[in-house]
Amino acid sequence: MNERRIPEVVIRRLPKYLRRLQELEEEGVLRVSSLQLSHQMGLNASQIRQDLNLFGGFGQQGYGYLVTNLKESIADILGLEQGKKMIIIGAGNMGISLASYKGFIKKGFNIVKMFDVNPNIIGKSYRGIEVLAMEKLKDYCMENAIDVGIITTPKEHAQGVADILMEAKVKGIWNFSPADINAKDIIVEDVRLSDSLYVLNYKMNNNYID
Amino acid sequence: MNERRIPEVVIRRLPKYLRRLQELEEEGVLRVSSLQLSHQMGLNASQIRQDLNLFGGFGQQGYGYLVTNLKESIADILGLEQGKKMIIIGAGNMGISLASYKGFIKKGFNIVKMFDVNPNIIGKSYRGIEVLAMEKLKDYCMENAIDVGIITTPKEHAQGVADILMEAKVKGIWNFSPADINAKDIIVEDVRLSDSLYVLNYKMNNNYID
DNA sequence: TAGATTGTTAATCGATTAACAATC
DNA sequence: TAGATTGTTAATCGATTAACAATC
Repeated sequence: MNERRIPEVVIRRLPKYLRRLQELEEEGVLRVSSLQLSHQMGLNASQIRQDLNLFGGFGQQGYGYLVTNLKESIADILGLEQGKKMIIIGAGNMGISLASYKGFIKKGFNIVKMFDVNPNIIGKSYRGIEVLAMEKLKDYCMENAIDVGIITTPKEHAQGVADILMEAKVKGIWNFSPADINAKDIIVEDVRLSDSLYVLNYKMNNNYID
Repeated sequence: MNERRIPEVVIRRLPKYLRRLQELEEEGVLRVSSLQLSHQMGLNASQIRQDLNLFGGFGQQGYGYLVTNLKESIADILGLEQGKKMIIIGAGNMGISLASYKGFIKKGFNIVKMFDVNPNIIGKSYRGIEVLAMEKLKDYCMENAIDVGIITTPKEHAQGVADILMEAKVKGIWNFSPADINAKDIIVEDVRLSDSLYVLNYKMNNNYID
């Protein structure tokens, strides 16, 4: 689909650029050079220019980049503010915690329903988001063109939920369970909290300073 | 401290190896070869052997690796089950969600207190973990030799909290806030949920299948 | 114009993969 | 022993960094 595939490492740097540019904009800074950004972000200036030029020429020679302009370009590349519909499967603490986060809405990510197997919470609402029974998951996704399923169930149920989401033609899975999900024709993004903690622990034990 | 520094990418693969080995052990599998692991994990067999050999020779030529043995070696390398003391700063939904997760305790990570600025919740307990006033943070950390501070406060307070944690000689920060933390003499591991969602969104929009 | 900084090509560095001798 | 698979060196690949001509 793209002339040349963008390396994954570059994609993962885009949100970081976006964040820095947002902050610069809030500070009222109008323009910024790759060298300035490199100092602020701890990256190499060449790398920043290389990264940005994979998506097009956003800068001006001898001048730098316009902060707001570049910020909006990156938000565009990431496809923010397009209005994505998301559901949460597993209305436990993590699910409710994600449902409460206001930052997602601001960027066009709307959590529209939650699903759970526990009859005690089915029908309840958290932060204005209703919990439906798991049996309704597939039909609901198909009827409402859900874009993303957020899996916050226990490990044992993750694959089963993912299978339903795939059948219902959901486009992406944001997986908070420790399970490795077997998927086809769907993008899976894993959030492995334990892995992150283990890496922190390793670095602490081994005095691993960058 | 190490003869040769272990690349960060390798460290981040260790939890993945651990997880696969744990599953194999649960299935009653006694031995496994790098080739089998490579198929199961979607990695290259050479890479697996290279990774493991950075830490020592865990295998046997012509035979492979003993599952339990290798699993325990990797858990050792990661420093699990050593009994680390952690606190949560910010007793909001995310904080409580992390406090509820049983998986950490099993690996020796104990959450011993929470801290917050909200007078309505100071003194309360969630999952048996008491919430103390923010003013007590520094003294508590020093008196109780806290290893890890988990920051789940809003962005604006993250740096202030990190500064206190550093003064109190905490060894690691697990940062759930979107703020970039300025740190010295302390290991910071960031969990950037928004970044992860943005990457998922990009991949969905661009049909980015690995 | 002179100075600055991009866009882009070339060089370097590091990580991944291949190959194979060592050895169980 | 013969077969299998590791440990490890060498080759390849890709990402990062340096360099500089283009140009604002």
